[in-house]
Amino acid sequence: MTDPTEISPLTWQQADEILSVEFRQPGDMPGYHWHRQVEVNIPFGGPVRYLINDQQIQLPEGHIGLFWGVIPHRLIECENCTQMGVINIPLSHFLALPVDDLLLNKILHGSVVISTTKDLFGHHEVLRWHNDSRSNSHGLYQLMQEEIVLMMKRVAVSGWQELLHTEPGKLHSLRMNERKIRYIQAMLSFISEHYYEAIRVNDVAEQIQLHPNYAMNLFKQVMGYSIKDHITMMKINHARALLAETNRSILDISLTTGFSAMSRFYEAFQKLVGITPNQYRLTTRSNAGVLLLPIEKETA
DNA sequence: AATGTCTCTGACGTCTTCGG
DNA sequence: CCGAAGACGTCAGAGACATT
Repeated sequence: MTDPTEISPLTWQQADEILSVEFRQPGDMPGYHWHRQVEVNIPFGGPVRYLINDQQIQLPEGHIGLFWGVIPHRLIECENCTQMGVINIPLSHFLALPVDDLLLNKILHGSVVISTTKDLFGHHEVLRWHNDSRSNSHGLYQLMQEEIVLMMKRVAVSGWQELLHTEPGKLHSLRMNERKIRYIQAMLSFISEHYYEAIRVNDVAEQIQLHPNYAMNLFKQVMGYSIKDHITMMKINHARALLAETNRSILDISLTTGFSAMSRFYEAFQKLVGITPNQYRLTTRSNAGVLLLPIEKETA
């Protein structure tokens, strides 16, 4: 079997363009991982605690928590939590959600958001979605999709708050047609599959047959940062996962994640994370010693 | 003590990106 | 489309630590 640290964690997840609903037990939570969907979590029986963006986040029982999965995250504590609903929403679905731009922008800029109201959706509903997502019925799958959209609308309308605050930068209007959403999704997919190669903005634009200037503007308009910034962010996120989960040398990690020069890696890492790679490794290890529970690593 | 390895920084010329 | 700004690649080397 391929060592999961040898490849991008983004490739671990199959069919990640499909909206999926999982129902996990406390002992069945993956280690430090990341993916390109927006993750929605609902703990039942007790709160759960996460490390997201190197900060501890507690999601209270029955509340709906959501964040963009490209940020490395892991569950560190599952106090009395009997089960947790995990809904993975592909970015193309997420961008098309009929909710206010502020909520979408917060998620796209790395915030962790929770519903202020408890028990908006119960265990039985998540279980039904889980069963629907596994059935072969197109009709049931459609219904599940529509109900999850309604869930997101309810979160947006009934109230939400940020658990992990990030600088939102300029807020961008995300109201756009389906074709633009497909372009953004295609660019994100291409980048997530090739970020560790020497790809340029032109390659991304060429892949979806758009003029580079148009692709760059569209991306910035929607995401709020440039294509180049996103490529770098993907590399650094991969590096963070490898630094936290493996003992591979920093030189090795910098090359694996697509940096051609150590100096560039250190520069980008410090700019995005604020500390050096080794400091980051030591910090995550010291956190792990105090906080981390022995959780099985995701092998799928 | 000498040597090797790893981490990290800086200088400098070239290239790419992005805003106007 | 163009020019300025920023990012990049390459190279050199310092400092800490481990090994011989």
